[in-house]
Amino acid sequence: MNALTIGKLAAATGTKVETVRYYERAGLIDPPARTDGNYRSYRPEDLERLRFIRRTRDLGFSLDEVRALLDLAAQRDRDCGTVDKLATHHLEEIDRKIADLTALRRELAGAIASCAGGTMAECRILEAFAPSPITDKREK
Amino acid sequence: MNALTIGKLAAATGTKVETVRYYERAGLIDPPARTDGNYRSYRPEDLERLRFIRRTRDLGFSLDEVRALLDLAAQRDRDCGTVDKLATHHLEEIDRKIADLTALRRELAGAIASCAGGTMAECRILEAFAPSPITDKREK
DNA sequence: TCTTGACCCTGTACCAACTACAGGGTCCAT
DNA sequence: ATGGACCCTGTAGTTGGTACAGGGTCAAGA
Repeated sequence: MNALTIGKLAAATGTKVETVRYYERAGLIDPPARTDGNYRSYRPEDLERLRFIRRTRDLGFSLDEVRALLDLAAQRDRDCGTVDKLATHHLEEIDRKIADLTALRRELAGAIASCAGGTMAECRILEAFAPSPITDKREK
Repeated sequence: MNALTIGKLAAATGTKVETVRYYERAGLIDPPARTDGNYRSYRPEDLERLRFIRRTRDLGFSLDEVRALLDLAAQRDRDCGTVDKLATHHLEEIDRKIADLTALRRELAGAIASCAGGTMAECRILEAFAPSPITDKREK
């Protein structure tokens, strides 16, 4: 009675319809019941599950990690240490990414700062990208 | 002569052989001359060009941007303002990525910090991932 | 009742930027 | 002459979706 079409489900979670079907194919959500006209028919629980998926995806977890998190969450009596471990590992990855980007930012900013205009031939930015001038593509 | 096989070229730039061939297909490097045995034969200039590609890729430029940079660098007499613009734009994107990751990091760290152990059923991390149906204002 | 338009269905192809084979051919040292 | 390291082409897989094409369904308005 409060069944949802795929369009409603998608809209309620800020997901595209194609993405919901993709998640079904990817095994993150179960194939739902169908109506007489072969439309997918979702229950409120499916909405919760999709919300969880979206949230964890937004936090940068991979689909594999989301799958693992969903599996873990289903085992209500087990210790939640595994979840903590997964989340902590992911946090470390984020930290690594931030560190990488920060280093890269510094390099690029340095190259840009060294540019004093002029022609390509004397461009400091290009120089920072290449130890010596780049060769043209070979002409036939 | 000082001609290079694809393997030497790849090794000299920290690239995989397949990636070099991919760059050729993608039009970043010209199809090189071939030996009698149909092996690709690279010149020192090709090494320079590949080095430039790797360096800019490492700095996070897309292949399209790298292509643009290479095209610009070839026009030695033109003003290098376009390069500056491209690089500055890329720097802004990096800043955006760092900001996004930092926000995300804070959220995730908060969720992890709230975990006090126990079972999945009472896991604060999972709770943080599953927003209640009532407070379902969607965040990005 | 008929029609229109919004929605839904499956299946396939496409994106970046590679990476990984499979099934061959070449080169060179022993 | 043989073995192993290298090279060749061509195709398919990766991640996380997105975009059609070519149809079917459904509810409302004329």
